[in-house]
Amino acid sequence: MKIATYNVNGINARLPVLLRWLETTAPDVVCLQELKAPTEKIPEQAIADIGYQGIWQGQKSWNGVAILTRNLEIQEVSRTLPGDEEDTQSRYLEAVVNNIHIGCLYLPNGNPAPGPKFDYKLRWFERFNTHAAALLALNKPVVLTGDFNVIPTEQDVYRPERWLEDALFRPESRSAFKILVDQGWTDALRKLYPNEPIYTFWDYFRNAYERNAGLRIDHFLLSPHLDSSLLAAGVDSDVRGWEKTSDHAPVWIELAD
DNA sequence: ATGTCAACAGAGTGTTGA
Repeated sequence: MKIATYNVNGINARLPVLLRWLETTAPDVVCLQELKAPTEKIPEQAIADIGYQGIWQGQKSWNGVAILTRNLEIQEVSRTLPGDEEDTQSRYLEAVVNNIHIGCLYLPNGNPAPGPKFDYKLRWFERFNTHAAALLALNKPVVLTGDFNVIPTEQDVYRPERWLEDALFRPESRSAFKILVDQGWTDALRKLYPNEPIYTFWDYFRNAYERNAGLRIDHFLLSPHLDSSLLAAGVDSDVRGWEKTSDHAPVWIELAD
């Protein structure tokens, strides 16, 4: 089974890119982030026309997440991240597909840091880590995927020294990610490619994609049950070079059935 | 400091967020 994640950066602005990518690569499950549209403005029909259906949690202007499947039943588990009743941002969806628990997340960016946005990021991260521990305790196959907005290590950024003050790379963000992984999760891309640069995001500024000045901020974390099922993983980086494309590229894993 | 996008309000371009 192939599972993909893609921060589309505006589902309506990127619709031709999204459809072309889905038709070309045909993942069984797709987690989307940054829809930037309320649920009623999500192009559900165009996506259904190429064989995908699923659950959406939209929001006007910002955020928004979705989990889509192709020929697979999807059972919704949650539309919010537990732990803060007052948090109304659409950043988390959870569903069960093929007996696998899938958490689709769009972790707050957090810039500028320090400041209230960075504080929100760190609070959200703590809530997420609490929830992730509860998912591990289920003792079931779990995949956590999406835009974590964290560069885990110096290996994951083209020039680490330029990102030291950024919310994506500050010690607090890296430390929260390490605490999460150390609960017992496997960083799927890094497991298969331990020693090479892997990027999932290239800024629109200064021809970052052409210079391969990228970051790795979109991740797949696997619960221990799935460790031995991981067959392959990759980044569809060519999509980042298409016209009217997102600043992120799709990331995918292939699991044994 | 800069740079590039998209959504929005509201009608031209500035603001916000990334």
